[in-house]
Parts: sequence; C-alpha cells; structure tokens
Amino acid sequence: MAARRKSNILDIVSINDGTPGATATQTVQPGRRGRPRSARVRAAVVRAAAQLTRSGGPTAATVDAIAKRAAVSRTTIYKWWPSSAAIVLEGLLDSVGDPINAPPGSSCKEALEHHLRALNAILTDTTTGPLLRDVVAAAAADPAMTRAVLDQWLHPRRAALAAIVRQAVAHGEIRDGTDVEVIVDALVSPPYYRLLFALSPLDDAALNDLLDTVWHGCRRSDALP
Amino acid sequence: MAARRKSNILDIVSINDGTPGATATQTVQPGRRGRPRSARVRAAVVRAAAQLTRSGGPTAATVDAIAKRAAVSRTTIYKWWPSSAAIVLEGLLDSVGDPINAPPGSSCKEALEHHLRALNAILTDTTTGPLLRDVVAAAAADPAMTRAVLDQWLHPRRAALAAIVRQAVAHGEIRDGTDVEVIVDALVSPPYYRLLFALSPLDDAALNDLLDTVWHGCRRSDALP
Amino acid sequence: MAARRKSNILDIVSINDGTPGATATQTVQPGRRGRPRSARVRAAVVRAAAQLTRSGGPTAATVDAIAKRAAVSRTTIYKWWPSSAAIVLEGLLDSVGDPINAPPGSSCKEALEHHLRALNAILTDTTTGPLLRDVVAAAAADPAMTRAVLDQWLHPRRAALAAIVRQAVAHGEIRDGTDVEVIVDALVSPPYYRLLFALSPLDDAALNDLLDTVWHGCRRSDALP
Amino acid sequence: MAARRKSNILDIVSINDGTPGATATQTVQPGRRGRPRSARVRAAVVRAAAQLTRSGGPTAATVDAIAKRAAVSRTTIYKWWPSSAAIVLEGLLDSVGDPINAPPGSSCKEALEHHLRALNAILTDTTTGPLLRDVVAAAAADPAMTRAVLDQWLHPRRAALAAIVRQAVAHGEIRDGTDVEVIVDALVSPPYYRLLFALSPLDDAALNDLLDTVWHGCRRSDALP
DNA sequence: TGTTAATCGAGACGGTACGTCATGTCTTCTA
DNA sequence: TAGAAGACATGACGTACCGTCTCGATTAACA
Repeated sequence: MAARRKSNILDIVSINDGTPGATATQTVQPGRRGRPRSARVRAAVVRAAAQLTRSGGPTAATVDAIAKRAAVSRTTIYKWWPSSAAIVLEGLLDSVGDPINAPPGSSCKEALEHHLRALNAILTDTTTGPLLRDVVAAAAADPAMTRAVLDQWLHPRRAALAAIVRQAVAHGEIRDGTDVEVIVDALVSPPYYRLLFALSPLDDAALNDLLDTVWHGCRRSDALP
Repeated sequence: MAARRKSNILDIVSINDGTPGATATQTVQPGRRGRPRSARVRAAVVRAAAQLTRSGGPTAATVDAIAKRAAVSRTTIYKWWPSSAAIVLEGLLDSVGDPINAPPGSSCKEALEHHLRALNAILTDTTTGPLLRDVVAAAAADPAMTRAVLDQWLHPRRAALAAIVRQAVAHGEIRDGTDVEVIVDALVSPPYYRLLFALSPLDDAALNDLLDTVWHGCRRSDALP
Repeated sequence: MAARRKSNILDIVSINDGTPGATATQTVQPGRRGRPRSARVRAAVVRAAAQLTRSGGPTAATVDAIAKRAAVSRTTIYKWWPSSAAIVLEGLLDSVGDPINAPPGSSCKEALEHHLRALNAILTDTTTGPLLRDVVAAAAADPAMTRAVLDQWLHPRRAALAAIVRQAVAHGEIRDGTDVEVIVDALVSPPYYRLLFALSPLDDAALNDLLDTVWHGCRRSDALP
Repeated sequence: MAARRKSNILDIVSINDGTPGATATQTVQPGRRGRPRSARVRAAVVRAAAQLTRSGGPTAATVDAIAKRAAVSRTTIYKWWPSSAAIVLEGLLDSVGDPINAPPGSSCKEALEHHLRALNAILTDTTTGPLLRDVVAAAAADPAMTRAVLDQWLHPRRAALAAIVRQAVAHGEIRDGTDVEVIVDALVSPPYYRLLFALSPLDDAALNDLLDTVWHGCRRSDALP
C-alpha cells in the first residue's frame, strides 16, 4: 500500500527463506544487524488470511483469527500490516501475479479479448474473487485501503488495457475522439460490478457479446465490418 | 431483507406519522392493540444513520452512534433493524424514491439516456453515493444485506432499464441476438464501478461517449445511422 | 475509592440478591429504570480477586484472570472497577468489616491492647494479609489507589486508635505534650512493616513488649508504675 | 537476589571503571577472556532507572524505557539484571552507600538518635525514597526481590541498629528482658510506614518524640531520668 | 374505566476484536 | 566475549461495538 504507516513486507527483500540466491539479486543490505525477518511468518499470515476470507468472508478474517491460524503472534502482524484487509490485498496480489499481457503477435482486438477474459477469470475464480470483494469492501471504510487498491490493483491493470486501446486508436481500428477511459470502463466494469453485487458471473457468451458491442460501438464509422 | 430475523421496518405500513390517509391505503392492520410505532423514531434513526455515514464513513454509523444521535434507545433500534447497514439502505431508498421512468413520449434512446443520467446523478450525489457505497461494502460481509441490496435496489432498477432495451429490440432499433443483460451491464456498471473504487465520477461527456458506444455497438448492422 | 472514576459498587444498595428486605432498609430507589444490577457479579468478582491474590500473589490477580475465574465479562468488571487492585481492596474491606472498637468498659490501656491485637491478627492472617500487601504495592504505582487505601483503610483505623490515645491523655494516663500521631505510629507501624517486608510476624510476646514499651514510654513521668 | 536465574550485577566486581585498584581488591577473576564488561553501561542503566522511577513512578521504569534512556540495548540489560526492580534496587544501594554508623565517642542514645535521623533522611529524601517505595512494591510480586531487599537493604541496617541496642542493654541503660527486635521495630518502622503509605513524613519534632517515647519506655524502671 | 398489549427508554451483561505495551527469548552482526 | 539491533511470542491492558436481557414508563385500543 502506498499510504501504509509502516514499511510493507512487499518491500522486504532479504528474507532468509533458504533461497538467498534469488533474493540476493535485489538490493539486499549485507550488514543487516538484528535477527533477520522470518519468511515463514509472511507466508503463513498471507495464506491464513486468504483461507479465512474464502471460507468465512471478510468477517472471519480478523487479525486475531489470522494470527491463530498462521501460528503467528498478533504483535508481529501489527508490526508489518496496518489491517487485516491489507493482508488480504497482499494475498490477492500474490496469487494473481503481474498484470496481464497478451501473447505476442496478437491483434488489438485479440489483445483486448485476452485481457478481458483473463480479468473475468480472476474475478470469477473462487480463490481470488472473494479476496477482491473483501478488499473493495474494506476500502469503503479505510482511505488507506482505497489508495492501496487503486495503486496496487486497479491503476496498473487499467493502464495495461488503456495502452491497448490507444494502440488501436493509433492503428485506426478505433475511431478517434472517444474517451479511452470510457472504453476501458465499458469493458472492465461489468465483471467487477457482477462480483461486487454478487450477481451471477459473466459467461463466455456474455463476454463475447460485451466485446463485440463495445468494439463495434467504437470502431471508425467508415470502417468495414 | 429476505433472510432477516426480524420483521423489517420496510414492511411496516401503519406508522402514525400524522398522514394516515397516505398509509391507510396500504395494508394497515386495523386491530393493532398496543402502542403504535412512533414515526419520529424511524425518521430520526434513518436520518442519523445517513448523516453519520456521510460525515464519517461506514465506521461511524454504528448502532450506538445512531442511537445517540437520533436520541433513540438502542433496544428500539435492534427491535426494528437487523444491522446498521440495513438502516443505511433504508435511508438510501428513502432519499432516492422510486425507480426512474423516462418522460412520456420519449424514444428508446432518449429513455436510456435519461435513465443513465439519473442513475449517474444518484451515484455521484454526495448525499446518496456514500450510502450506496457503504451498503455494498456491508453486503460483502452479510448475505442478508446482499439479498436486500439486490431485491430492493439493484433488481428493480435493472428491470426498468432492461424493459427499455427489450422495447428497443422489439422496435428493431437494436439488433436481436445480443444479450439484454449484457447491454444493461455495459451501460450501468461503469458508474457503479467508479463509485465503488472511488474513482472520479463520469462527467456528461463521458456519459455521452458511453451511451454512443453502446448504442452504436448494438444497433442492427443494417440500420441507418 | 475516593478518586475513582466511576461510581463504586460499594455505593450501590439495590442489588437484587433475593433478599430485598435487607437492602430495602437502605435508600433503594424504587423506580430504577434499567436492568437491575446483578449481585452475583460483584460477589464473584471480589471473591475471585481475593483467591487469586492469595494463591498467586498480585501478579496472578489480573483483570483477565479474575473475569475468567468469576465467570464474569471483562467489560463488566471495567465498568465497575478502575483496576484489579481496587477489586482486591474491596475484597479486603469486605472480609475485615468495620474498624475495631474495644469491648465496652475497658480501660484505655486495654482498649489499645485490644485494638493492636486485632490489627495484628488481620495483618497476620493468611486471608487478609496478602490482600493488604498487594493493595499497598499497587498504591505505589497508582495515586488513585493511594487515596483509596488512605481513605478507606488507613485513616479510619488510625482515627479509632488516635481517639483512644487522646482519651488516655484526657484521663491523665498519658503525659500531655507527646504527639498523638507519633504514639499511634509507634504502635501501629511495626505490624505493617513486618507484613510489607515479609518479615516474620509479631507474636503475642512481642506485641506485649511493644505495648509495654510504648505505654511506659509515654506515661506521665510522675505517674506511679 | 538469591533466587535469580542469572548472575546479578551486584555480585560482579570486575568492572573496568577506571579505578581498577579499588575493585581489584575484591575477587576478580584474573583470566577473563573476551571483551570486558563496560562500566558505562552499568552506570547509565542504573542512573536511567533511578531517574525514571523518580519522575514517573514504578510504571515508568520499564526495561524498554530504561534501555532507551540509557542508550543501552535491551539485550544487554536482560543479560545482567533479572528485572527493572533489581536495577532500581541497585541504584538505591549506590546512592545510599554503606549502613550508617554513628560518630565515634557517642553514647548509646546518641548513636540511636543518629541512626534514626539518618534513616529518616534517606526515606524522606526525594531521591532515594521513591526508589525504596518502588522496590518494596516490586517485592510484593516477586520473591526474588523480597529476598534481595531483605539481604541487601533491610537486614544489614537492622543489624547495625540492633547492635547499638544490645550495647545499651549491656551498659545497663536499657532494661534487660525486652525483645531487642521489638525495640528496633518500634524505632524503625514508623518512617517506613509513612513512606509506604505515602503519609506525610516524620519531622524533627516527631522524631524526637518517637525516640523519647521508646527510650523512656524501655529504660530500666529504676534508672534515674 | 380499567385492562391489555404493544412500544419505548434505561441500563446491565456477556462476548469478540481491537490496537498497544511490556516482557523475555532468540538470531545475527559488530566491536 | 560484550554489546547493538531487531524479530518474534506471549500476555495483559483498556476500549469499542455488538447483541441480548430485564426492568419501568408510556400509549393506545378494547372490554
């Protein structure tokens, strides 16, 4: 999180997880004085939070419950994370990985399609979907979480999609003049909306319809079908 | 809420609010023995919840705080509402009124446009927007709230919009085959998405772009511009 | 306690302990609005605190432990007592009862002797002694407890003894001019001192010696032996 | 402390405090390998503990606070002292010095008087009094501290006084038969009692009264005034 | 005109989670 | 070997809010 009060675990690189080679490539201070941070703690906490959220919803993922399930001290958790929602967000980021990028050599429409399908898969997935729903709910009550969600989740993903759209505009496949952000919204918001309101998820056919509608709707009026 | 444990105030009709004529048209039980329910209480509670949510976010609208601000006993609140979020939802419904219907004699596109603008106005409004955001967040943790939001907020409004879209299909203005629900999603979800993620709201131009894109995208391919 | 932040349980009179007749003689407000206070709670808490202090010392009598042993909610305890030491003090006062008064018709010296023996018995007793030691220790860290100990324990007992001494002065049994408070100190402080430093308690012979020494030391110089 | 788990600093003699001559007379292990213990650390820790106790009471003198104020690592403190109270006791002993001995050539009564005045001065002093009060309070919760207080504070001082009293008995100034310990108690306990209960301290006049009373009370009955 | 049945208010109580503080142990690096 | 730096577990703290409960006070319709 950007607005977090404490140094975030994500910034930590020198974790003695037995694979120092991997982390050593990053900026590891060789002369770290005190006891090194335990990798077990971070992993266990994040995993516990994810499991609790999935099984019992946001209410279940309290700091207390996470601490108990992860067999980690509550104090330690409070040292590294500002709230349980921050842990859940971290677990979400962990399990999702980097923003989607389309397979090389794909057309703009194919790239859009790939992106949208991948996003829908994440939001629909029973592993990641509930985490995101919880995180967004927590953001409603906590400005720091709002910032974190935007900075670490939403904006990077929107940016990737917006780049594709802009490319399509440059290629002349989409008529200029339409607000790129609006196109991104039209494509991206339905899956979120369905998740956050607990509506039935978009299936493949619906996704196709959505893509076709938006793509067709913003093509150059003089373009051939 | 469907799954609520207690009779919901929304079901109540006989409130001695001084205007018995209006409520009397509804199904008032004539032979209610004891002391009638106070309209002052309901109004004060709902108003207090809305004010607290607006000023301090969901965290501020606790039952205790609502009781204190409304000068109503906590016991009374628990008697009529299952949770503070339920109160907020009620306040939201109060301040929004009935689902939007377009001015008579308007075309399908005009009706869609009117509906979308009205919805965006509600979600953007500083009075109602925060209430909805709070309610949706609460729904993530409470299945009863999820049901309530769907039944009392989302489905009625979707239905109104879907009816217009279906009419457009019937009129041949929109090509058949496209999933009506998808079109509704494409139109409706962006404002929600922007609200729930605390993004900047859609302005008029963006709304026009959105409408144009979707309308253009789902018109019959052979239709004239 | 005088400096207590909340109304003290000792002030409460209308406790529905099943014997309303007894308490009804005191100033019971008939129209107490809310749920009446449970007598079980007070008794259980005070007893638990005393037991824990006796068996495990001051460290054992935490609010948590008291709550668990008394089967009373921590919240309820915090509502009525400012600290665990305050509970222990209350238990001490309960088990000791009112300040000592000598049997009627006794001489001044007999009254002093009676008082001192009774005090030593209390401080030596395994039931009350540890409670007092704990309370005094807590007072070292908490000004409110200091005040409470003085107001509710020490001053009343000193006053009773000082009254006897002053009477002896009036009767001419003790020479005038000596500071009454000093005589009280000389008599009273040795048992306290032995308790607080965990020295072996004063036995009967030592008590006699002490009484004789002080009595003899402050008699009128011209008095006959 | 006898029952302490770690070697206590009080036992330590080889501190390189720049005055090796003084400490070298004591049992210094000559062949101590590795880095010698820092005198700066001991001094800073003890001083910090004393200052914190004086300014903020026993609550303020936590190990953490001492470490921070002394600019010494917590680990180091835990290595040498079993508890913060042990540090405070050490500071008390440091600042008080050896047990009092009367000026040479003084009579028994003068020696007693000198001793009592010196004791009262220590207990009344704002530098040492709070330390002792804190230490006694800690002893109530910690048997090791109880032992330490007795062995290092109370017993040596009582012994010195008892020796004077016994001498007075031998000189025939005090009647035989009275328990020496009781006389010591009668003299010594009032100042402690006043300190531990936070009563106003004994002034010079009160001290004179006390001395006179006890001295007069335990003189031989046939002795001349 | 009571009687009856409900609402409403006041407050006690049990319970859960919070976020913090202090303790004491352990691990690593540096002097 | 001493000391510094820091991670970690443990346990108690005092608070906030929740939801339930037990009363008394109030208010209407009904008998």
